[in-house]
This record gives sequence, C-alpha cells and structure tokens, in this order.
Amino acid sequence: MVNTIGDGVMTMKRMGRAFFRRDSITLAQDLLGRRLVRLLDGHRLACDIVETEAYLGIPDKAAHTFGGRRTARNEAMYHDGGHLYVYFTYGMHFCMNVVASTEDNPVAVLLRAGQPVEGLEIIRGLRPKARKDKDLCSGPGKLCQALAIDRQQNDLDLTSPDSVLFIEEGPYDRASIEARTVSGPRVGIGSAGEWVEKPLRFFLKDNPFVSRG
DNA sequence: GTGTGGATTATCT
DNA sequence: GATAATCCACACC
Repeated sequence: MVNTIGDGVMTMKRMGRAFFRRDSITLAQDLLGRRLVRLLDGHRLACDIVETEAYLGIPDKAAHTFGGRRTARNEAMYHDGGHLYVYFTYGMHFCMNVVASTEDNPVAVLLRAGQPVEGLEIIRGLRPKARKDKDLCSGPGKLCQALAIDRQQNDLDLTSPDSVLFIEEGPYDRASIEARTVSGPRVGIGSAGEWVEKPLRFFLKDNPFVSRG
C-alpha cells in the first residue's frame, strides 16, 4: 500500500509517561502521525493515527466527565495520563481514548481514525464489512474493531512494557505533520451547547483515511 | 457520488 | 425510559 502520510525514517521508540501527561489539545495534535500498535496472538497490528478529538473534562459539556461525574464507566479517565479509556456505545460499538494529563484530571483524546500499516491481512479479517482498505479504520468504532479493542482493554496502561497496546513515535517528520494538521468541530456531540462548535477535532488535511465526520 | 434511517443495549436519570 | 463521542445498507443522483 502507498503511504499517504509521507516519508520518513522508521523508529520503534515507544512513547512514555511524559508524552501523555500534557493537556488534551496538545496531546490530540501530537498523536497525529504516531503509530498505534496492537499485539494480537503474536502478531503486530498497527495504524498510523490521522484523526483525533480532544475532550476537556469537567468544563466540557461533551465529555463523559462533564461536571466532575465519576462513574464505573468513566473511571479510567480519572487515572494517570497514558491509560486507555474504552467505552461501549450505540448498543454495538466501542470507542477508545488516550487519557491525558495526570491523575484526577479527567481529560482524554478520542482516537477517531488511522491508516493501517502493519498486519493488513489480519485487520481485514477483523473488519469483514469494509469494502476498501481506506474504510478499515476510518471512524472510532471501526478503529476499535480493526485492532480488536473492547472492554478488556479498558484502563490498560499504554506505557507498561508488557502492554498489548502502545504508541510508537512513528516515522514522520513532525514539522510536516504539523503543517498538514487542520481542525474542526467534534463529531456526534449534538447536545453539548456552545461546545459543539469548538475546533477540537484534529486531522491530517486531504488524508483518505480520515472519517467522514 | 450523497443522504436517510435502522440496528441494538449499556449506561445514566 | 431515553439517550448515545456509530456504522452500515440501501435509495437515489
């Protein structure tokens, strides 16, 4: 497959705690172009992240933690940066978030889309309804299905050495990623008042693996 | 290519 | 009891 993000030198460096312990807007932008790696049955599945959304926690009417609500479902968002928050929605789909900041500041970044780059045959098998490769991970539910993410991965630590899911630095030049990063309103948050229009969705301009939105 | 509506159930009020 | 950080099939252009 042609790499549509750009050229660069491959690195396998994993992102550590400090990468995640930042505000969710900064993290949402810095996650673009990073490699999301899932280890499954001894195989490496990977997607390069092309679309994210920042959720700003207590003041953010669209966030699950709006107003400081703390429930069994959103507990992971209150944990330290670098944890994963997976939730079930529409009776059918899972969505995954990377928790940002530090403990007790419940902010996170929703991973919305990626370009599959490793383990394509397995990913295609996990996404039997996808007609084309660009439909494999072009949405938060699709991304979870493509990488076999569900409740079992909720609250896992992306920085743990034996984690089945982690983020690598990725092969791209950061200035190039930043130059192509654009923003817009978040998707699917219809009843969040003034928060609906805030430009907290970040994606790579003209990348075919971005969701419809 | 675009637009619309149904699926399906955990979670919260 | 209502809602949901969605996806897919199908209709139509």
